[in-house]
Amino acid sequence: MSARDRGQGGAPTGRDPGRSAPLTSPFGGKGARDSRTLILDSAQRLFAEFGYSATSTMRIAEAAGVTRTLIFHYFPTKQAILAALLDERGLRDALADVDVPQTHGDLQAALLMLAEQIHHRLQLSEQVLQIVLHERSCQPLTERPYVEFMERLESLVQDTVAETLGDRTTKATMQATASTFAAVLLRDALQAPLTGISRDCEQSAYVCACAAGTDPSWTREPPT
Amino acid sequence: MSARDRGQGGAPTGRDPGRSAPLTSPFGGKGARDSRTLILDSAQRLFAEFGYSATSTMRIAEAAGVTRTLIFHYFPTKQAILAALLDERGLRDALADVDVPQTHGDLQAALLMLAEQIHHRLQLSEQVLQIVLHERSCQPLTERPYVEFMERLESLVQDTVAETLGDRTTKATMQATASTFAAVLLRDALQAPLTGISRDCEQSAYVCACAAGTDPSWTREPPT
DNA sequence: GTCTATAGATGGATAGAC
DNA sequence: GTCTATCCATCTATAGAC
Repeated sequence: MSARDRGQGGAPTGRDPGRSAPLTSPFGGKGARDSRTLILDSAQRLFAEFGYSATSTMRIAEAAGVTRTLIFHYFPTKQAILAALLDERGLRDALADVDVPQTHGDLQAALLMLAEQIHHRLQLSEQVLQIVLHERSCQPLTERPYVEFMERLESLVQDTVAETLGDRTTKATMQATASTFAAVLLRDALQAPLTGISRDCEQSAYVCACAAGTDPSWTREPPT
Repeated sequence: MSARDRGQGGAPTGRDPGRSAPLTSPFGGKGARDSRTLILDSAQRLFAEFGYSATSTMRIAEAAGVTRTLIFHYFPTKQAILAALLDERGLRDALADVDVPQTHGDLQAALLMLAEQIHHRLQLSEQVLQIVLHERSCQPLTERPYVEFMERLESLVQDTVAETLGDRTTKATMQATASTFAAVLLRDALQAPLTGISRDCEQSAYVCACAAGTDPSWTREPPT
């Protein structure tokens, strides 16, 4: 009910996947391949907004401007639509080309640069991200994408911390710092839409930098 | 359509509206323990596991050992079941009686004590918590409980930081610390089941304590 | 490739007997 | 308070014409 249908059309047709079916092929050839894309576009948007179970194939067809039977021509079942969505527009590639920032010791800056990259990437996969986070543990298909996403997120933060701090602090401190910042990134991802660096992210980057820069002898050791 | 006008007896069925009878079965079978409670129990469990939309009233009835029509005797609609669940077993009371820890300056210990309390409370409302976190932004009914839960979580952390650190650090540092630890608590809550203090929680408590104990002049100021 | 028509099942919800 | 029987809407999926 909340208006979250912004952006991310992704369709080469450039049409709002709402209504008014473009029955004509944009490139003069057979307009076959476009219907499948339109169906996936609509399913992606509706699944993200209302959830998988609450979205019927009828609504997908209406939003895509095609008939229901055409959906079952391209996808054997409704689950296959979700599977295709996760397979073709999944999160696996979204965070694939993130660079580990090089700041020569400035952890706060490094974490912010990392967060900026991640936010930018996730904006392009915002709807799929919402689907995965929502349907995890209910739809078995989304379970592995969710786990892989979380592992990738943690891995990126750990690499960033290790690259930035090197051997200037203990391994336990690096692990604690990375775990903490990953939690903040997850919270940001949960609260769509992702519009750049959040205030929470900035503050936590500062907190992590302070903790990592602290001499471990200053207080007790971090839990291992 | 035939066996419809069989009998005509207009049974008044004037019963005492007071529910004085406990209706407990002497053999403990399905018997008549409060059916309404059984329905709510089943709905709570199924909603948490499969989601609201994917759970039909038929499955709720089967799990509760009653007929589907009995559900509609107690609840006018399926949504009303969810509403009753949120109203009678909601998260509002779950975190109501959490004490702000008193550690006289030990932030790491204070955050851990707070986390322990929160985990313990949320264990008792684990299924409702899953429902709220899962259905938020899809089911309008869960939107407010979700927001209130998040605000309560943040508020508790802020109070704990303020109580522990007092005026020994800047307001900006306290805010940054609280925001960071709240994110870790949220991640823990997302990953049910909640079995006591997580390793992430311990590590982040250390990180927050280090950052809060750091002299602000040591590095740049935290974002405000 | 796309449509019309429909099957087959299940969904939520109601009426009324006991 | 609980059940039997039923209605109507909607859902997934299939068959077959063009």
